[in-house]
Amino acid sequence: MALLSMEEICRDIFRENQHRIKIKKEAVAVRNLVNIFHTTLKISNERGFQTMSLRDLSRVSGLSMGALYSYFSSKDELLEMIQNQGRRITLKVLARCVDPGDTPLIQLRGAIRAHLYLTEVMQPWFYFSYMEAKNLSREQRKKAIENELVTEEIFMRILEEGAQKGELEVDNPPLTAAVIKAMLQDWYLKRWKYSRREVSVQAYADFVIGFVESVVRKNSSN
Amino acid sequence: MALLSMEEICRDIFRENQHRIKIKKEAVAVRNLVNIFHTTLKISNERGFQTMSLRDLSRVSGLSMGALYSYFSSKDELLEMIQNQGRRITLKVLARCVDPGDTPLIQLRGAIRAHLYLTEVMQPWFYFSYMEAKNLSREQRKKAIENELVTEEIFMRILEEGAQKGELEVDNPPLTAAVIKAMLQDWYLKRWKYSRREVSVQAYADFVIGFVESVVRKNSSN
DNA sequence: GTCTATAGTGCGATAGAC
DNA sequence: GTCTATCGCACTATAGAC
Repeated sequence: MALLSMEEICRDIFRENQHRIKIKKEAVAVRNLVNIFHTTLKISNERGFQTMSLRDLSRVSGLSMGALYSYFSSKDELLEMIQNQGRRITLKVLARCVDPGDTPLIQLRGAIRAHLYLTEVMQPWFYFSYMEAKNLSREQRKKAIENELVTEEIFMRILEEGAQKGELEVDNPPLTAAVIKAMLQDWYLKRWKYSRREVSVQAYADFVIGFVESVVRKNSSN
Repeated sequence: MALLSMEEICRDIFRENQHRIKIKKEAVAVRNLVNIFHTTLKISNERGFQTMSLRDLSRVSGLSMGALYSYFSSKDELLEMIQNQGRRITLKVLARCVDPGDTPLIQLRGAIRAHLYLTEVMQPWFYFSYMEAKNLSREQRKKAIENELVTEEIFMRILEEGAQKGELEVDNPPLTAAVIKAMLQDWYLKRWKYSRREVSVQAYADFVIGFVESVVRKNSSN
């Protein structure tokens, strides 16, 4: 999880976008990118990306308009950079956390926990990606939709494998995967609700796992 | 469900907002309100409410800027009118569809179906309310949050009553209600996904009911 | 590499003719 | 009741000083 610090992510973003970022010193660029993304997520998640003017971003981040424009060439490009990075991290982390050698039940638990912990650590990023998806270009929006479906397929494949092996009882893997995804997304979309009720990510993970398992498990043994 | 036609809703809106709507002839006002709300939901659900300019709304609806401003006094007021109405309808329909005389299991099924059918018929409205909530004023946003919680409480009370009567087995009513709500919201938030997969609202309702019941029912009898 | 100043655009909102 | 014309403003984006 240390992998997921804002700074490491911003270093990735810097290296992948070096061609369009005017600043050449990595240390400077990364420091400012951390600031820019952090501030953008903060303002946008309160009032929306479109509502946030670059003057707002400039004022809150302490960077001038001119400085901001050395990191992106338009407000839309800033949106794209954030979205791209969020997508990549999801797929990378989720794929890594599912071990095909494990039993389907263990894989299912691992995937649920990985999804929740990832979105817990990166909550502002995921909330932003979800809420601002419709502001993307057609091409970018297509990628966002694909991403949603790929994540869901990870769950669907685990369920199907479990059903084939006779270890799980799933009568509708696609819909089961869909509602699991819905429960997982609720964690980062309604954070205010869960933190108000003092539900920890561990408690939520345990609950969702228990809930799902009482549907898909054939018996009560471990 | 015929109650929920766009026209009837707009007539309600007209009557409730007669003090601020300049147009006095009901027939004219209702016709234009239907147009305005329909067009606003259409554009906003594709590109966001902030992104939609009133010039866009004017062009697509065929009404001039001047005409639009006889129905609301600011863009924010338009947003509020839509949100208010969506909220009221939810509470009205949901409260009406739960009969306290029924057994908890029947109430649970009824509430799930009512929620899904309501959001099916009014999908653009619900999607809009969800996605644009953060553009609201502090006071309006508070109402939106309350609404979310009230809907959830309807489910929580059914579950608690079921547990008390020994008819259902629910070890965590608040979290169970929360994930039920998450599954129900997925239906209107990810419509594109379900319609692409040709899942009907009946099929989804049956699935969610089956899913939830296999967690909360004590045995397999009806 | 960062700043200030400003060009140019498109917005929300309104006044007044019809 | 609806329109066109227009005001004033805030925005994105850039040019050029430092």
